[in-house]
Amino acid sequence: MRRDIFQAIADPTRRAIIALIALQAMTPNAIAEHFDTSRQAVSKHLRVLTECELVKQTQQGREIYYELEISKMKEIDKWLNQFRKIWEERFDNLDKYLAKIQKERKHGKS
Amino acid sequence: MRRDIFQAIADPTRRAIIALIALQAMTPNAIAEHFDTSRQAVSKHLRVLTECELVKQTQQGREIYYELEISKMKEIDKWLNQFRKIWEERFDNLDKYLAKIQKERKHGKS
DNA sequence: CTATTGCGCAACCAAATAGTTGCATATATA
DNA sequence: TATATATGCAACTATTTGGTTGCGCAATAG
Repeated sequence: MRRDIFQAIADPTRRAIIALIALQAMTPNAIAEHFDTSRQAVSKHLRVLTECELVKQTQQGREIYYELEISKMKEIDKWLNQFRKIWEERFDNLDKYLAKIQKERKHGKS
Repeated sequence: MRRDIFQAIADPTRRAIIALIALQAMTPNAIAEHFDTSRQAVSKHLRVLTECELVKQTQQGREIYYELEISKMKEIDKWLNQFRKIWEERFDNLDKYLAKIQKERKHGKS
């Protein structure tokens, strides 16, 4: 079974759950109430999220609170970094290009 | 058929393709040579990437070059932003906490 | 102690997905 | 013009996935 963070955030319901519990830990029932899915469906999503360590549980009596392991989200950020370099470069090139045009215009080359 | 950028980057082969063509546009055959999959499999991945506008094609004779639409990657970055706020806050709280301990130590409360 | 509640888990099912095979089409080459 | 090459596309298959149903277990309430 493939189980990584990218596969975890592929599902829109799972992204919604992540956004929801980012603010505060919640029980499966409480989470399920925010969507039109069953508690079991949410439970399965939570299992996926737990398996890739995006979420951690805290038992409190018979309730289980699920909390976002927010530092894990940085892995996505880390992966994005390689592209961030490239898109910043593009902006630099655009800047240089604009500067060049500007310069040429000043010299009456337009 | 669900087709968004999060689903597109869920597949590891697709992520590898993205990283590969981020540097320079490539043809399906050239891409396939970098992996141990068939050209057709790569072609299907490219279709998925094209459908969610992560990739654009340029025909050149009988070759088709696939190029990463890098600005599209910012959508992931944008989604991450909501969590970035939270994790920065956590760091702030940690800083405050450390400052507090430091202060207490100065006052001989340790 | 019994009933209820919150939950996980396994079995099952329909839909989606990644990959393969076998074409068709367009461009290039001999 | 005949052949080779680069590619897309449709059909088929095995696997995965998201969801449902039903069960069992532990904690709480009556």
